[in-house]
Amino acid sequence: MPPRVTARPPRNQPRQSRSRATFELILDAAVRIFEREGADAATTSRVAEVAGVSVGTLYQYFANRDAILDALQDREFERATQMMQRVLSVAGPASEREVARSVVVELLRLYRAAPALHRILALEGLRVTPPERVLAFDLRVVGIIKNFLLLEPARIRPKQLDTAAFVIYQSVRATMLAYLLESPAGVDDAVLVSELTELIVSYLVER
Amino acid sequence: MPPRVTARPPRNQPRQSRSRATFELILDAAVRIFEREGADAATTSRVAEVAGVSVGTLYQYFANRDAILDALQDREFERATQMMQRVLSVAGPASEREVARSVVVELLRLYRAAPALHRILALEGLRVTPPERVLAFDLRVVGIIKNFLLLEPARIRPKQLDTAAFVIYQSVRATMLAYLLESPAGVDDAVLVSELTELIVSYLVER
Amino acid sequence: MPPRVTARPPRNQPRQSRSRATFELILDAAVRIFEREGADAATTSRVAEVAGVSVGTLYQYFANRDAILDALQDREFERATQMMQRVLSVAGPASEREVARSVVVELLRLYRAAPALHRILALEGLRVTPPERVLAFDLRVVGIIKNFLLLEPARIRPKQLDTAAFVIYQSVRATMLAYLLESPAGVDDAVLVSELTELIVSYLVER
Amino acid sequence: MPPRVTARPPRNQPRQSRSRATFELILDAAVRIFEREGADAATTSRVAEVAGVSVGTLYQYFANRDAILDALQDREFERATQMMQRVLSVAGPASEREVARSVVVELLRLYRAAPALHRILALEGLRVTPPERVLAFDLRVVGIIKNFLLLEPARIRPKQLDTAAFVIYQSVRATMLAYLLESPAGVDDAVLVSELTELIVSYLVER
DNA sequence: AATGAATGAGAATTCATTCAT
DNA sequence: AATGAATGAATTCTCATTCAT
Repeated sequence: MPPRVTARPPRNQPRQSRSRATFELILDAAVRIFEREGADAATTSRVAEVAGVSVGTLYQYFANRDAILDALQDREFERATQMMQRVLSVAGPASEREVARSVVVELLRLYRAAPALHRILALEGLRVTPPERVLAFDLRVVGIIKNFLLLEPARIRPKQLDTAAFVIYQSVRATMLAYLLESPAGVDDAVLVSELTELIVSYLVER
Repeated sequence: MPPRVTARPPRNQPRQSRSRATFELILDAAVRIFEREGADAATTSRVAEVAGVSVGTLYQYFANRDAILDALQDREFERATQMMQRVLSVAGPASEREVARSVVVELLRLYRAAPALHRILALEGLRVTPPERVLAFDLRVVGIIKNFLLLEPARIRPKQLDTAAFVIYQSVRATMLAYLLESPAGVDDAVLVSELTELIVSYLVER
Repeated sequence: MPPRVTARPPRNQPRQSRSRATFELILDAAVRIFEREGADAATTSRVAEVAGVSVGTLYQYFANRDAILDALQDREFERATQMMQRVLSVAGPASEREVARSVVVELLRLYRAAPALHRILALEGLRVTPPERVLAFDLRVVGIIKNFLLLEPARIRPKQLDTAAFVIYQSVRATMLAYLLESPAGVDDAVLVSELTELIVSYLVER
Repeated sequence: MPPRVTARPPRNQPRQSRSRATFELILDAAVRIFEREGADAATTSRVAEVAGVSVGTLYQYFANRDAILDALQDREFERATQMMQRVLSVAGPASEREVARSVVVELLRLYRAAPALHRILALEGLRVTPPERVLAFDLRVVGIIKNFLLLEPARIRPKQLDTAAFVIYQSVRATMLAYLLESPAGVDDAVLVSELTELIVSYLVER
């Protein structure tokens, strides 16, 4: 059995494969409910039911309800970081605009897989995830952006890269989420991607 | 007695002064709780208690719990719109950058008064407020931004002003709220204001 | 102002015409709500509203909610008694069957005017009306039936007329109520009236 | 766990013995409260309390308050049907009067166990129980009466047996309940039984 | 380890009744 | 007398969590 996940760490993820599988099963069940039945439907019993385990078992893996959200936050952090690393490392000789566009496209893919989840994480994440972990994630994002931009430092506008990364991350995330959740008239994927790309490039890169 | 506010219309705001006062008292209580105790603490009983009225009275003014959030949404819509109108009308011969900066500054003032509330509104607003009212607000914001930018149409970059307004509104709002709620290291009001101003100008105005 | 009606007597009805009118207005409002909106809708506020007076005024006439039901019980008792007296006194040289039929017809008219009310009276009447008043009504009914039957005592079957009157009153009332509320298939007014007439005659009159 | 009883179907009764016991425990508690404290006292909390379980458990067995009444209706339907079947099947070479008397006696026994409950069922039953189930019961009663009377069809008076069954069932039921709940002077069990027997026989059987 | 019945605190909401105006 | 805003006890129902099996 993996160590029980408390909202505040005991940090390590479960390692044994059987446990790990159940752990992921529960997270996936929660996500499925968020997306299909709404946040209110995600009671612990319902999550257990959809995961195909008993409530008792659920509580073997998660100290309490919030711990599920916390683990989901973590998983999304992880996915986003890996995605960025992958995209940026592959970049090669591409222009900033092309790289930025790729990140936007991949992030949209990530969010579209579970927009309701991401709304809930935005809404509840801060309450549920210890600030130091949010910070840790932020730092990784900043680091990755830095890494990318510093390749040609001459062309980067902002003095405070940390702040800029913060601004651009919040902007892209919120716009994407609002787009997925509100379906504003006259915006489609193509428009969104190009506008967000423009937002990033025009803000980050020296004109 | 003002007409009870339902989540879906009965639209008109209360008019008599005593009633109006109680109405606002309840809204203010809700905001205070959001800020100090978190969204979950804002039970109808607690709101009534903090407002210094009985639950019964609260329900005389609001059809249900969500109607409170709905009324808050409305109030903030109103405040934001008035602020923008004020700032932009006063603008006179200022540069785009100066006007943008003023809007950012004023919006920061508005949000700082109740950041938790604004995060809830940003993420829950759609659930409680009828989409047509959210849309009406969006259109007003877009209209105001348009009005401003069209003064010198040659210099505006985006083709689709509606989309641009959507993107920039979401971006500024989310960044500001994240700043207020997460207090990221190395960012202060001055930095935030200038970065957001830069974000707006570099995105909206032809380079 | 008429003396306030308590669930337990202060017995006398209001006498002044204005008061009396308001009193009846409130009773009628209650009945209208029972019939059109169901028993649950008959809150004191709604009754006052439909009656066109304020709750405060309602409480000037009725000590509490139950007092309204009590007064309605009384009014129906009165109407039923008067109806029976009228029908039986007019009887003249009619056969028992004809008289019984008339009573059934008139009672059906009375119940049909407010079936929901009569259901509620059957359900709540005993709780709300002091037993001595229920008894008093019963005695009047028995008296009337006696009066009628004693004209030709030879033909009456039962030894205990009180018991018989009780049995027949309960039977007719319940059947009529069930008919009006359940609309059982295959029964219409004509069938009901003739079957109830048959029930009365075959039970009461010596074969 | 037995399937939760909804006012509208999930029809099947609980089967496992422990569950079944709890289920019955709750029903019995409700009955006890109806009889001793009145219908209004039968709040879900009070029922749970008297049953010696928590409210939560009560709601594990009953979808809502009305479902309790619905289940009681069902149980009484069952008991009444079984009783009639038993009595009528045993009948043998008895006269109609003797059979009718037996039914009355047994019904009185049934009702005396819980007269308040039976009044509530008589008057509220339709509200909580789906009409098709009420109908199903009615049909069984009619069938049983038919069965009995058709032994010697020549002697049955009514043309419409369904209507007659409806009339006689309502009459006997109401009279019996009024007797149990109002204890009218001068009536005792013996008198009641013989009068109701007379009512049945004189109404149903050709004179 | 897994199960799921039982728990009970706590939430939203209603409505009879009062009383200051 | 009449008004109707305010009160708050009481009700239904939910759901995170526990623990005996």
